[in-house]
Amino acid sequence: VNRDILHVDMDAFFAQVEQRANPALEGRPVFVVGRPGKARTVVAAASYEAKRLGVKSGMNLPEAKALCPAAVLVPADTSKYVDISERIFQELQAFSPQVEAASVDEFYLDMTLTAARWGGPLVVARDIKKKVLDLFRLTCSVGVAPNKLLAKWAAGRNKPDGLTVVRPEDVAEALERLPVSALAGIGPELRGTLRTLGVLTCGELARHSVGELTAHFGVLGYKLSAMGRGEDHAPVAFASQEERPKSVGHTQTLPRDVKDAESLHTWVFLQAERVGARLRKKRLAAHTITLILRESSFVNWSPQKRWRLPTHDGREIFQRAWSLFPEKLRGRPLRLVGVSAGDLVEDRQLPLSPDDQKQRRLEEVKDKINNTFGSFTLLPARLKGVK
DNA sequence: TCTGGGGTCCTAGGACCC
DNA sequence: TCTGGGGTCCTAGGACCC
Repeated sequence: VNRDILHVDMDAFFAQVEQRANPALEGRPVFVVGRPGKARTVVAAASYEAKRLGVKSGMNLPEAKALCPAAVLVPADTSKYVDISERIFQELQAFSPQVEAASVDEFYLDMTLTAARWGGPLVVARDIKKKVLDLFRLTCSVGVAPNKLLAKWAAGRNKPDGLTVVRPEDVAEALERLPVSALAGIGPELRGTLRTLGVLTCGELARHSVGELTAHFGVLGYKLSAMGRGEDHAPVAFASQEERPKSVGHTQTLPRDVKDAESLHTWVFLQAERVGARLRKKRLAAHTITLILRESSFVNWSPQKRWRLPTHDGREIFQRAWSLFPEKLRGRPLRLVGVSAGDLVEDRQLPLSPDDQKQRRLEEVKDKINNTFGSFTLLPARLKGVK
């Protein structure tokens, strides 16, 4: 039941990539942000020079600047990070076929059957760190443990550039006084409810009555109890069974709250066009469309519907999304709009009417131009001046 | 000039079918 | 003069992650 699991966690990934790409940023505090200079923007990633001053991912810009006035703001270049992430993933496959990308900057490897060939999991961990540094000039932190839950926790213990091993015989003692929220999967809500039960640490969670946990959390109670003991049976996927994404979406916090239907229409249309373009690029189409809305009060809405015919056409996605707009919200100020496409299928066999086929060829030409010259070089007339 | 944007997973309840 | 139970699909929405 104990495996040799490695968690590879890139250190301040976006910020580090930007520092390597621009020597002027080396050694300086860097904020990678979505839209520099715009209202309502947050820090997507902070370099360690800024993190040491207390800046965290997700922090709003005024707060982050107050902590670190010297920071250099760099706009996020997501496709660059995705590209490097994919190349790291390729390199990791040399160590084990059982390697999984948990996010753009995190990977799990199951070395149970393969570590011996390389001299054991600790040697593998060192080799991986060296390889990532040599090939990409990037540091990462690695955790070695009997399962994914503990490997992820271990990787976070000595950041940046860390290497932490958790042996099975040390688990109980290591978790005894650990706050429950130190484990991935226990966020603010669960932590709060657990506190009302008198459970603050993993040790207390492990000893708590499973009956009471399931009474409060349902089936999640069993999982929480296991987490308190540091148990986790989730397998690491194989690189060969790479799955198609489950959803593709775009949301945007608007420069200022919007309540008139005309502007709203335009903003939702922009998100729908973005989603359509990405679906077509991936050769996917969606059965389910979700309209995502956030009121200025931060109340969220996400009406969704499944259609029998999948689509990847921006206009059609917009029509479907717009049809979901809740009556109750008409005229109420909204701060965020988004469109998400789910229930995805490959688009090869999309049934198309002759009109659709003409439209499809037009879209393909448009996509080609946009893919070559940048997104939204060509876009519907109604979006002019919006983006 | 408070609180981003990309996702995954899970639960619950109702409709519907057998 | 009485309405079970299992399976699946659909939708809403929350929690959590980086």
